[in-house]
Amino acid sequence: MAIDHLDGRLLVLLAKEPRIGVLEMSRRLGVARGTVQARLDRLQSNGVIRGFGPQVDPAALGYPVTAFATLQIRQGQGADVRAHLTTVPEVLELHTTTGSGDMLCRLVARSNADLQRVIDRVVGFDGIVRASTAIVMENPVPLRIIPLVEQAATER
Amino acid sequence: MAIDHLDGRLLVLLAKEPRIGVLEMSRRLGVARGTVQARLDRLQSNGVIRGFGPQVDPAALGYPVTAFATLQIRQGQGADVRAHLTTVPEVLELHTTTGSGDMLCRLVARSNADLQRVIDRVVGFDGIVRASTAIVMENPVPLRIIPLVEQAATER
DNA sequence: CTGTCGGCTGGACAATATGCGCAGTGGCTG
DNA sequence: CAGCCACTGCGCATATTGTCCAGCCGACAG
Repeated sequence: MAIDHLDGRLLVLLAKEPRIGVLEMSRRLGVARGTVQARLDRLQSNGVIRGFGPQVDPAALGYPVTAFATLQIRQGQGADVRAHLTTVPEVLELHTTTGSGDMLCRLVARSNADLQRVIDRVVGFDGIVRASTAIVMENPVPLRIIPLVEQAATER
Repeated sequence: MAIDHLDGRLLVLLAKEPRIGVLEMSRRLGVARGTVQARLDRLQSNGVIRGFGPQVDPAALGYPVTAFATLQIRQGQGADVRAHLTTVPEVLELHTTTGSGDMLCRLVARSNADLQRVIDRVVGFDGIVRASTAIVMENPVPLRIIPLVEQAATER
């Protein structure tokens, strides 16, 4: 849970060149291989590093349209709505937020026209009272974590 | 850009057990190692696989609070706002969306109180007219891609 | 029908990385 | 001052990688 400077450098290095092995990392960071291995193990069991899954680009898969939908949920239907949305592959992410029964979800679609189909499928469920959708035009800051890691590593 | 069934299985396997090597994958998938290597190379140069960066959990880093902020931007100030938000480490993601000068950004903070500081820093910039923030309470569907990959692989 | 082509197989090779263990060192703490 | 912990530097057996190759097969154009 506590991240020191070496952990920070390790994470940044790992983010920039994910394919390099433990040995190469130890060389770059100027520490022993065992240290890097131990740090990595610790970061993973800490949960700081959740995994190394491939980052797949939905656009390259044929889903270039991204949108965010705010859903208003009927009281007490939360669990059902969750289960429903889980079954929709185009729902990439779902959050419940403050506010009266609100949820926020990230959607992708094959085209703007296809987005209509996705939205229909999403809101075609009893517990959802209302939905408002915002289509993403640009993504000036793609999901990133490095600046935060650097801040967390420096702040101690 | 076209994903066939083997690609799909490869991506799913890779997502589930990211640490396994090419050789092990070829064994699991029942194909030759060269095939797996070729497919992987293709997926990467296609851009379908963007990378293998570590998935870092902000909560484990000491930032357990997530929020989404909708920002209303003054006409023509978009570029400046983007540049401003890029400098804030707690801004993990930024999108421009349909609507008059709207942006949506994902924030993290050390606590609800700390969120106030982050928001102040975010909106403490000239081009931002108004901001409305929704704090995330639960995350029933964490960012996922596998269902979409499976659909893309099946659909052909 | 026939030739060409791309993708897959199964195998080989040297080079490299991994998992694992161990002794020694230095700093911190009770 | 002793104990503890993290780090170093080393070695070893094993596994994996990168990179070749020849051969097979199905798709496709002529």
